[in-house]
Amino acid sequence: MRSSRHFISTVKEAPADADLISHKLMIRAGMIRRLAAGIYTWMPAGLRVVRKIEAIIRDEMNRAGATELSMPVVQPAELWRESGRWSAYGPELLRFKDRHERDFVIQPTSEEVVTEIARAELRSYRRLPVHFYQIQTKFRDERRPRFGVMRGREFVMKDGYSFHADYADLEREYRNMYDTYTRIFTRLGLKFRAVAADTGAIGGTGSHEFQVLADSGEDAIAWSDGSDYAANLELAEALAPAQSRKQPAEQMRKVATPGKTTCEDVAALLKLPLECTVKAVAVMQENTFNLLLIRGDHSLNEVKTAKAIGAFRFASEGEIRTAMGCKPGYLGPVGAKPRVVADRAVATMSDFICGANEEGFHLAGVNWGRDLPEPAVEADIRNVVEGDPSPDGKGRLKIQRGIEVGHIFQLRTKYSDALQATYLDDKQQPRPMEMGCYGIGVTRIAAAAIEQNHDERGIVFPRPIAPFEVCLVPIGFHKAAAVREAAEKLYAELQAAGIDVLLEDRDERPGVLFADMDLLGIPHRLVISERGLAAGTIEYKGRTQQAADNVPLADASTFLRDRFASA
RNA sequence: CGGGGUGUAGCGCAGCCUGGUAGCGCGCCUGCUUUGGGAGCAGGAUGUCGGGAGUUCAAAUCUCUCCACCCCGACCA
Repeated sequence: MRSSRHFISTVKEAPADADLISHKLMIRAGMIRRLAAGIYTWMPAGLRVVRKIEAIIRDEMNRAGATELSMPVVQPAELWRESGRWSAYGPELLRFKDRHERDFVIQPTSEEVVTEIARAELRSYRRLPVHFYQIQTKFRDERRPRFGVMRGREFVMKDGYSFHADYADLEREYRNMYDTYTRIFTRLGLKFRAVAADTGAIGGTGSHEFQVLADSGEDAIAWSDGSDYAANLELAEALAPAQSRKQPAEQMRKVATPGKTTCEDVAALLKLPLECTVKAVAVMQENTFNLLLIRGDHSLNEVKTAKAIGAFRFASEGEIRTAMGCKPGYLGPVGAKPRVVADRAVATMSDFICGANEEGFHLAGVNWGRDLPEPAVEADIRNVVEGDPSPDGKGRLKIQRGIEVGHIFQLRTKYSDALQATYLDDKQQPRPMEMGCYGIGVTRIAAAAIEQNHDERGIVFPRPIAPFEVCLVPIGFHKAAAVREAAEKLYAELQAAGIDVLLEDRDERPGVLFADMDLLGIPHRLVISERGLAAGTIEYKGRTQQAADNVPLADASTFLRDRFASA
């Protein structure tokens, strides 16, 4: 490709509304253009990246035995009513009517359609297993789209769905996909981690997420330094403290804490460690008020809490006043009428500090069993913190941020039951198909790769997904015939060698060309100049290298091949 | 959905408080010079000031209203 024909459209200044580095760089590099909230055009440079990601995914999916098809973006509502998702999905599902007033949706995923195909096509156990996948546009009407294509409303996803005669075969395919995803993300050149995940709204049992590691990631993942345990923070279990509760050493006393509504403030005022304080979180279940107790230095894990006590929401200030007779900031379990749910860590505390249910006062030296009844419920409802013991008993937990780019689920028979997708077994008995589903956020990967790989000059793409593998930059292409001829010759040679090369033939100053190539993240650069030609050499520089190396002109393509092997 | 904010040239912004008919930087066009890390000089083009209504002799500026977008939170994956 020649840059003069490729429509390079870089800009120096990033739009003010982009606050994620990948979003800024994608706009500056001219990869994407925003059309509406969460909706982007993929410009030529960006589309090349997306296509390369798709090609790797497609190659590995085919190798793994999956087969590609393409299902409609627009889907009739009947199927969604049949599966129950028409009412279950909520406003994130984009719905509309056609000219006949019939309801349709834009697919956010395609379980319904693929299951409809399966129930029609897969009548016999002899045809199982089957794994269909597609790489295609999805739409989810996010309440708050942000971070460019990282969390856009329209995006491209690879979604695969497998159908099996029994659970053992689903488990086999699930492991197959775990390994396939590991190969895909490795080939994409990304640093990632597979973690156990919550199954969320899609349902099902087993589930793993593939997280690209980046400090700006929206997810937190916990992993053990002493085993292969890794889980989304939402799921990671906090073990009960090893030591049992100590004997009370203090008498309960009321202390004045005017204006101190947070555990941090109270601990600072009393000059005591934050770990001695207990915070009370007020939540409602239907119309029942609950008081959740978390140690002052811990934070509430909403997913684990919902699993422990059922669905809940945070109480309003009015509800808190009605139930506790006190404003938030001074709540505590002593003398409280509502149900008290204590985190495991809180249940083993003694001589702790909590709110006095009276504005401006806290209680210190509080002890279970003496000053208040034992908690009604004791459960794991906090987020793990770094240094907690690993739930598998081996090692301690570390916490890292990640960007979810892949997710695999065992759906079991959730959709095959709802849509009556059955097959006949060898005894002619109808049985529901076991299903798995497997997603990869294609467009999100482009952003995640940038989030993980960039520097002050721009993007640093891994070679497998860079818009071009190499750029060939002639100095004086439009002035010096010798440079032009040598550049054209080398360009043809590299193309013939199957190398994805961009010839920088724009009539711009060298500084502009270098800056654009760096911004676009092209990993390898060759420079042809009159002074090099005189010595029979060209310059090579890797994107992250500081200085260039001289290479004999004749060896250019073999030299590049060697470099490719390592990057 | 709750709270906060922004909308002025392709992009980034000033002007608004205190009303007087629109400006800066980047980019773009022309010419000359320059040519190994986003060039210099000179000249030039580009605006429904988000839409509508109102107040006023006069509105980018004040008022009302609608729209779009952004940030924080909640929600969701």
